[in-house]
Amino acid sequence: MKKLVLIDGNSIAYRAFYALPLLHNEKGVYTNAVYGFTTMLLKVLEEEKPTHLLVAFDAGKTTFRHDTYEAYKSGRQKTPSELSEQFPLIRELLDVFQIAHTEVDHYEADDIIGTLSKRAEEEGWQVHIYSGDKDLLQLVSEKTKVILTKKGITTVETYDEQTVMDKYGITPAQIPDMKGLMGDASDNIPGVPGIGEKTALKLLKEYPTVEEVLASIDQISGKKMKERLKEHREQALMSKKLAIISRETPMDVTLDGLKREPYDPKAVTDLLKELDFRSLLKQFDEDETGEENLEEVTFETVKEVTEEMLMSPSALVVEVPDDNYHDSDIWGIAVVNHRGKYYIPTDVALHSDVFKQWASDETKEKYIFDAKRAVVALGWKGVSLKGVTHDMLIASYLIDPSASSHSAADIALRKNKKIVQTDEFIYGKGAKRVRPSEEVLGEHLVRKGVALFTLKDSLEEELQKNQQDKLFQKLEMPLSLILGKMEITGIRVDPAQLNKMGEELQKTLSDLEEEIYELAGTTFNINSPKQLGSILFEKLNLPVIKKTKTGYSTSADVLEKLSDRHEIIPKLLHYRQVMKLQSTYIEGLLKVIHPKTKKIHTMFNQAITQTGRLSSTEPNLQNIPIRLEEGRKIRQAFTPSEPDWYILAADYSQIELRVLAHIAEDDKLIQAFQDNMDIHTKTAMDVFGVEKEEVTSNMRRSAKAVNFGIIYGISDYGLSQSLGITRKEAEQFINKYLDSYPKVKEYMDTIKEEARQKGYVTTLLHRRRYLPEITSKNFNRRSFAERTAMNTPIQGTAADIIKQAMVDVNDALIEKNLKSRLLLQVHDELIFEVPEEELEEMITLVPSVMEKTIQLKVPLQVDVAYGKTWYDAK
DNA sequence: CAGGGCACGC
DNA sequence: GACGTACGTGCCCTGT
Repeated sequence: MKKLVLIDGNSIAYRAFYALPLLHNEKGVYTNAVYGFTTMLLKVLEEEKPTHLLVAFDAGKTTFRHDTYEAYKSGRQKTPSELSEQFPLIRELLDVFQIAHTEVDHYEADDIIGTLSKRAEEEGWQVHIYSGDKDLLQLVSEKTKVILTKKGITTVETYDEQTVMDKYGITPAQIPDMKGLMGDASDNIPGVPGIGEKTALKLLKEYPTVEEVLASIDQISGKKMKERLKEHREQALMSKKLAIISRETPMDVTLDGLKREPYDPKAVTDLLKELDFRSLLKQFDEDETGEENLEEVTFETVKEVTEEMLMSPSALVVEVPDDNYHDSDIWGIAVVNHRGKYYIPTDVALHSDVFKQWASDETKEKYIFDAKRAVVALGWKGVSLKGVTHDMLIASYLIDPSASSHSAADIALRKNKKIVQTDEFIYGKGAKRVRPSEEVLGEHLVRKGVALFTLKDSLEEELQKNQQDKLFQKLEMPLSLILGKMEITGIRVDPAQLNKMGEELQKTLSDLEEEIYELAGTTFNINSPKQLGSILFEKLNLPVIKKTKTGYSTSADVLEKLSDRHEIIPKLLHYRQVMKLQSTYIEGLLKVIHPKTKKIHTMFNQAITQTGRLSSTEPNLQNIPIRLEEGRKIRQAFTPSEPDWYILAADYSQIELRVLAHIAEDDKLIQAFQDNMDIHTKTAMDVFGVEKEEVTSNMRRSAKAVNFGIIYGISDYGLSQSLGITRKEAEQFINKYLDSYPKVKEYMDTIKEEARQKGYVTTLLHRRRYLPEITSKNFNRRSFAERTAMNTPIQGTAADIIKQAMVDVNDALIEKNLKSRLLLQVHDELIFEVPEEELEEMITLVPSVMEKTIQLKVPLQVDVAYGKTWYDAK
């Protein structure tokens, strides 16, 4: 059977435009509507497999409906230029896909669709119509279904006759009658004032058409209603007429002309490339062309490594397939250089003195993707890797931290080189991930090597262009080796201590559980927000403060507002907190103690955050509890790995606000830090205009919240939440702050302007973050981008500073031949383990290095503490 | 197995 | 009026 799919082009493009962020390609052409349209189109092609297909567009401004009603669609916001400029691209896209599209003067897309669906039905075809406009529902019939976009563009709802009946209680043919009565604000169709959807549907159930409703006015109950209908009878009839979709639109199109035709995949990929639709390109490539269009590569599988193979420079691929690279398998190794392309099976490499000698030779230059992964994996096997001069992962991250992927395959694709497939394509994903045959593996690794070797110069050029070469070479590259060393060193955790705490927490947990069931009058899963919500808000009838997408919110801030309303609430809050300690910190940490070393080896991700901070995984050692005493005790389990050593913690005091003082060049702030004042008290003095002695604890608390907001990108709403005040009050508060520190205000304005001009903001060491949404028409998106513009230079510069400090401290430890080891970095603090005899020296050395690492207009201040456990280093 | 809700850190 | 405090990761639950 023939199947015709009709797409309402304007409606879908419009939906896509508002559903997606304002994307643009490299040339700055906006593409979000095209992107959304394309994803939908590909989905339709794949899922519907239509034999015939057409995309209908609206034509021009006036339609035959304007002859009936001049004000039709008036008052509508003009289509934004960001959207209208995308329509030619959509047409171009349809052309390369060989998909028919049309528009007809004086008619709307609806009318084209109505006409063609009627003709197709008459031929006995099946018809599917895609739109975001409910008007189209009038076309639903036995043969025709209408698919409406629900939220965004990806979720849709299919309507047949039954669904329309279920939803509205009327037949599709009655939709125009409904519109006749209720009108349609978006098209400026008046309908009958005072009649909305509910009333319209009620009337139509009794009298099936507008005409019959009007003929029966006398029998309709309600004096007001009668009057309204009488008064607006002509308007109702006209409104209905406007809502009826034409089924006889004059046009040249024939059904046969809508037949799907094969298209040229090359033309499609070229256009997708031009639009920068990488994810679609990838999907399309895999679907349509497989791997055959990769450039050829020939390589040698090495049985014995020789010195000639290992030139300098070489690209080196060390394939560590597990997410967690500690003590992990290595599937294979590839070396690519000017002399040749080599796949070296792991055993061959690791048993070869020639290879190991070369790997550890600092003077032999290597280009690697994710050097830390290779260094750590090899390190566990006793193989040293030195001389890495280019890490492509880090380079890509510095060039654009927001890139959706920094994998070799994607970087290559971005540079328009089809050299290598993604790991996912070769290995599969999730549970289906397997080691491929030796031939496939060898070729894949060699391809990665080729990508590295050919793309390295281009990436370094970009870094240079962005003035990021120093950041790359002198900071991030050395840092990755330091991080690798920290990860291998690991931190000792005492399982006995954790187990003991775990038992106590378990007792607390079962007591709380019992009390909660008692108070709830029933047992239920406390960990399920859904079940908890129904207990609190339905069974116990507590007031609903906030809702989530899926139901009632039971988050801590909601529960805190309810804490006086029911005894169960404080128990729940405590339960949640203890549960967190037990599952994430006790059980979680016990699980990741390495069986051989008895230590915990985290992995620092150096290429993920948008601000330049590090992150830590498996486990995350950057979020070990500290605020509440019950959780803070977890830190007692973190101990030095050698007897008689100490844990030493050194943290920057108020580094972000110092950075702000520096960047904004605010004299008052700079002076405050030079005088070593309590900065929150100082802020309170300036904002409230009082003397130091007059600052109340409440004033200081408010000032602290404002400072916090400044650091994290302030919004009046956010501040109002954290202080429990109204948005208006919060806004006044912020304004008072900015009045007190005019240079800070100036900075905030300048940096936003800079972001608008350049499209990105930078940190002290030229780290970069792109903010395309800074010019968005959407208030929320734009505001978010503005806050990010203000915040990223502050947080990012703080990240620059501590990273530089790590490099400097590492140098100092080596230079002074100290045994002390750097273990962790937690954003503004460094954690060491230190032998007793080095304590005294470290207590002076570490702060002094950290404070001198980068000179700002304000002094940096570092506080040190030490103890027998991490808990005691306070 | 992905996405949502929640909670921990700075 | 806009419903969003920044940046992360991990655990549990739920629905496909």
